[in-house]
Amino acid sequence: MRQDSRLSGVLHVLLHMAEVNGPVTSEALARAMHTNPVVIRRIMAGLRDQDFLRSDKGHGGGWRIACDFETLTLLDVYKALGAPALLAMGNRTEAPNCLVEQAVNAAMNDALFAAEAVLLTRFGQVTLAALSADFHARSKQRGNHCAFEKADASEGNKMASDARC
Amino acid sequence: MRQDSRLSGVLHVLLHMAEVNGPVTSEALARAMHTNPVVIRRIMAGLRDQDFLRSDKGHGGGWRIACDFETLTLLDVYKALGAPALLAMGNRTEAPNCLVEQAVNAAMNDALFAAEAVLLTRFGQVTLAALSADFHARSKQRGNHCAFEKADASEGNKMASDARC
DNA sequence: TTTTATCGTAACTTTATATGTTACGTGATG
DNA sequence: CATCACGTAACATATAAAGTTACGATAAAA
Repeated sequence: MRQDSRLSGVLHVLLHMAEVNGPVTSEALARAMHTNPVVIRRIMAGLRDQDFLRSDKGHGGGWRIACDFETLTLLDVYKALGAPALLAMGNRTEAPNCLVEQAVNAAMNDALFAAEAVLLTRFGQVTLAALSADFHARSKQRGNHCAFEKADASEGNKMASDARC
Repeated sequence: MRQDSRLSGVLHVLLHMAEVNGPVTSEALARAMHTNPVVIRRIMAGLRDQDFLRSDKGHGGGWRIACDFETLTLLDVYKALGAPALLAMGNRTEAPNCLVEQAVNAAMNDALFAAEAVLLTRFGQVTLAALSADFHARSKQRGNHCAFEKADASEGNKMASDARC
């Protein structure tokens, strides 16, 4: 199977949104991410359900951040996505009768759970604020970045919806 | 993607083979594993190329172990499989221009690489002998196990090919 | 030498899942 | 009431593992 890039994608969206005043539509986000509005809505739905985001219908609607970047971590975002599988490998059979397979599973699970734990721990240690700060540091160093962040949707600025990333 | 169970599968095969005198055919292994002989040959091919296993064609042919269980680790087996992807998550884009995405990737990669390293380290710490010993311990504790291990292929014993697991 | 057993491998099918797309319903704004 | 924007079902596409079929090559046995 292809690798799951939803966490990566939703983080990208969140950081962009943090740079914009006012709501951003799924369509504008989709253009920036080179994807489809429905994909955007799909990966954002869980975060809305957790009240990390807010979405409004109709004229002037779109997505807004409704969480505190200082406290929200990648782990929270990951969980809001529905905590999809982290590992690409697994056991052939979960509760096998065969003692050989039980021994194999035990050894594999030790390693797999340890790796999962590391991943989740790390996710829990990175706040969205830290990510955003890293972005700003990179931005300062390079001196420029894509148009998206400069847009101000609240003033009807069309850059937001036209921005590429 | 479904989860990749090749490592789990090939370990299962190896441990079973260790209990049998003489060669075991792909067909017998496939029956024990409830799968297809071609699948068996597929997951074993890499180990043969590394001289961890030997396969012989024709009458009396089949698979034999050609490695030292005391020194071979899960990591060696994993590598012989072609070192397939360990993680189910990844970055949307590998070398993005967007600074936001660069920041996201950096944070994700930190966590992802750390998890991979843990997994590979653990794999490197488990020998096939340790796995086999664990199986024997379980076997002793339970007092019985599936018919496969008791078979002796070298004496034309049909149990090996008929065994279920 | 012919038959049989067995692997090697290509090609195809099946299945699962993420991603992409279309269509249409709902609600909010002007 | 026209338009904008989300919500979501349904369908299409892409990718990769697993399963299957077919056939060629090789080695032992009859």
